[in-house]
Amino acid sequence: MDKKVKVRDADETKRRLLQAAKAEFAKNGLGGARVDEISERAKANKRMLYHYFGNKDDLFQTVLEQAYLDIRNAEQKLQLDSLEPRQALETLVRFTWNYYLRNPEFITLVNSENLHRARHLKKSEAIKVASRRFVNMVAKILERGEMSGVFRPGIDAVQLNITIAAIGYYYLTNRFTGAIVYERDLMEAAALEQRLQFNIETIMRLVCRPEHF
Amino acid sequence: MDKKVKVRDADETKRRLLQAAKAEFAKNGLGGARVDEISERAKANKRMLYHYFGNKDDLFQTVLEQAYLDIRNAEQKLQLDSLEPRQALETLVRFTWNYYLRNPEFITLVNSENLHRARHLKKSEAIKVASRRFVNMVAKILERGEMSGVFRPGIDAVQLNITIAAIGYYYLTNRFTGAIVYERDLMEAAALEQRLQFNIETIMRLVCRPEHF
Amino acid sequence: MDKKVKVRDADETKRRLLQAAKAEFAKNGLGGARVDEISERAKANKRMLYHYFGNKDDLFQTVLEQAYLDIRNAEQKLQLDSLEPRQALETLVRFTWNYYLRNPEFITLVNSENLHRARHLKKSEAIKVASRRFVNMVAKILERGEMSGVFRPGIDAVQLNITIAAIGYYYLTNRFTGAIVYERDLMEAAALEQRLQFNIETIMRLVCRPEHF
Amino acid sequence: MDKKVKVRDADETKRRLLQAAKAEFAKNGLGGARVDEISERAKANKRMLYHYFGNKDDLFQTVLEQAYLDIRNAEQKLQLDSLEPRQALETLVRFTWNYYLRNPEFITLVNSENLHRARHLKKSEAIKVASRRFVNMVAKILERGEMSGVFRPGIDAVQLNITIAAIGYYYLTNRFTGAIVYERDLMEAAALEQRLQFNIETIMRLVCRPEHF
DNA sequence: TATGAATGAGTGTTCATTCAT
DNA sequence: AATGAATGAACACTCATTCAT
Repeated sequence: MDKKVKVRDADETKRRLLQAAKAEFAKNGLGGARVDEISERAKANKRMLYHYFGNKDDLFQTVLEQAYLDIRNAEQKLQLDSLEPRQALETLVRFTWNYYLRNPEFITLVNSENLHRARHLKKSEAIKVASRRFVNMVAKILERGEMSGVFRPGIDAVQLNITIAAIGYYYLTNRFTGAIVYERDLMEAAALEQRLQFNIETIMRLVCRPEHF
Repeated sequence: MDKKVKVRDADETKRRLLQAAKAEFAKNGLGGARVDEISERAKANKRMLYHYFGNKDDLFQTVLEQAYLDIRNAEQKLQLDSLEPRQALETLVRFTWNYYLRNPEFITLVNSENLHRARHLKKSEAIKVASRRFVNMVAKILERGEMSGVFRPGIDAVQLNITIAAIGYYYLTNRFTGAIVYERDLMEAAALEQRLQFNIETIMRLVCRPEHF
Repeated sequence: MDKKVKVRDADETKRRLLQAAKAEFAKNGLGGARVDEISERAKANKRMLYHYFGNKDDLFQTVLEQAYLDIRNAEQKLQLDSLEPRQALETLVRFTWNYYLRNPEFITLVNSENLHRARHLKKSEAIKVASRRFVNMVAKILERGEMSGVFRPGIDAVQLNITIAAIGYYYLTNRFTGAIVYERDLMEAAALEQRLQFNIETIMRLVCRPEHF
Repeated sequence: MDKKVKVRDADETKRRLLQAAKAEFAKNGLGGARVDEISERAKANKRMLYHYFGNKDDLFQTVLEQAYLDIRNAEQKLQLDSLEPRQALETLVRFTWNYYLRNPEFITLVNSENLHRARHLKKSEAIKVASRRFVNMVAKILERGEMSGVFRPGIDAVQLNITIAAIGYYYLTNRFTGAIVYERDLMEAAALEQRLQFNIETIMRLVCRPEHF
């Protein structure tokens, strides 16, 4: 019994540390994040952080890896294969937008990782597997759409994926400078909805044959 | 002559410091940048940095402000008003892509500024003026294209601007994680050219009436 | 036992830091004191100083506060209430002189605090309480002496306190310039004894009715 | 003509530098004073400061020396020899108080010098001469008063001088901590007047025979 | 005489990490 | 498993002083 309790506590501590780390890394980047702040937020001893995760860098890697696996998992749950191509595409665009919107840490983590030239992600095999599955999923939609004549032929799945991500990601990651440059509150409800519609339109016009949008 | 040398020295030092700061901030972000590294790179005494720019934060603000003014200036030089709408739009897409490609510091600076919630940009009046002019420029192209019947009506200039930026910016800022996720070298010449073409296509299909692309 | 050692170590470090800080602040003032010197003298890591005391300013405040509480405590231990008024007054004059003489840091700390317009002392509630008790103590002696007819009536307790302090404090704080101006070694035993007698005489003649000194 | 103008300018610059230095040293002490601040306040080039005064330490010495000579000079102007002893003594007490009150820099300079163990004053021969004259002046008053029977015999001129200074100096130099300890505004007009009266009383009772105060 | 750019040693402070228990 | 004291290297920033003209 004692052992079980202890084990559960240990897992709890790990979980809290990861959650706190995610928040701190997202807020301040890898360099700006403070190990003290993380352990404090997690109500755990700083030593535990090192015990479970090695060091700050390894902790960041764990957080980042988990963040990528989370989104890839969520995408799989959309079951786009069971929708008709146009529907599947729009669903993906909506999902991507909403995921970024509701998980702003993901964006900051990815930005931080790119500032560090993806040196953490490189080490993760799991990410590569999940990524491949994701790209294939979109490729399959494109194939189906092309076959049925609703989509234009010859669209590159990778380019499409990048564009779907880009039009949501950029808007959100640059919302602070954007607010100044464009003199608008980019984050109010109406603006967000308008942007989603614009993004759907962008992708549909890009992918579908003219007679199908 | 004597006087000129003196004056030139001071200005030269300032210039070298700014250049070094830009490189260092771009490489490591605001938090990760090292003041020692900047002054060393500029072959200037650290004290001069504080003498001319106040402190690290103010230096970052100066660098960032200059970076924004530089791109806004370059855009104005395109003289899009003298081109026909389709041509003007494509020119803008190409320019934006190439500018990001050849000035990668700009992207990292903007990312860093957004991590800090645009607290430096907020203070700059010059940026606001230049931004307004930029948005108006694109709005005018849209207007002209709409009038002449090549562009669809009702396209929001801000949304279009954001999208043109997004599809280039995202690809380049996330080139390191992208290389892993998509298992491609995103930076080789062919890939870059392919991306540019894809972006032009994306924007043309978004903006032009079907019969005009 | 083990636990005790740990606890003792932390407290010991704090104690050593405070002691070293007191010496360094007394020797060089707040501005002139060196944090490195303090931690070195205390044989503690500099980081500990910040861990326990926040920063240099807060450390100074702690040292100063303790110094004030120490003298106020020592005064209370004199139990002047149990002595007859003349005896109590002389005891206080002697004590004040000897305390300044044996705790020269107190004087320098107070000087430093006044150079900084008492901005640290202002924050201390404990000092205010102790001060009030001290002033009341002297007021009570005056009252008793007045009632019994040995003291002149109408003497202000605050003015008296200030004078008792002044005639010792000034002599000692200005002992270096004083030695030059007066061409005497003000710190040799005979000189110190002479000054104490002079101070007792000054206060007695000020406070007592002529027939009682 | 040109030369004269230049000479006058040079003297002016020196004067302004000295004045600015006095203010800065008085405000922040020797260690806390900033050379930049001094030259800025004097609207002179920093290099001039070094040209005229050597370095910060030498500048402090000059300022301090001048401050001492100023007060010694002012004392001589009182012409106490032409007053009867009691009158002369009271005049001195009043003068000392008022001088400290109106020249608060003097006090801070002296405090600073004592923090540095009078290492600057030691070097000044002029101070020694002026000091001797000052002490003699008071000794003469004491002598005259003793001879005429109004003053008690055997009073040490040095001790008396120190006490006259002490009761004013201490009150003013410790006015910030004093305000907190005594819970009074020590600097309001009524308080200052009350203190002066108290000080006169203190000295008169100390020096005069009982039947003469 | 006057100037302002330049310097290097230092100053308080912060950080990720390890030690001792 | 968990804790909190301890560390040393690094960091942004400051200073009195000198150089070059």
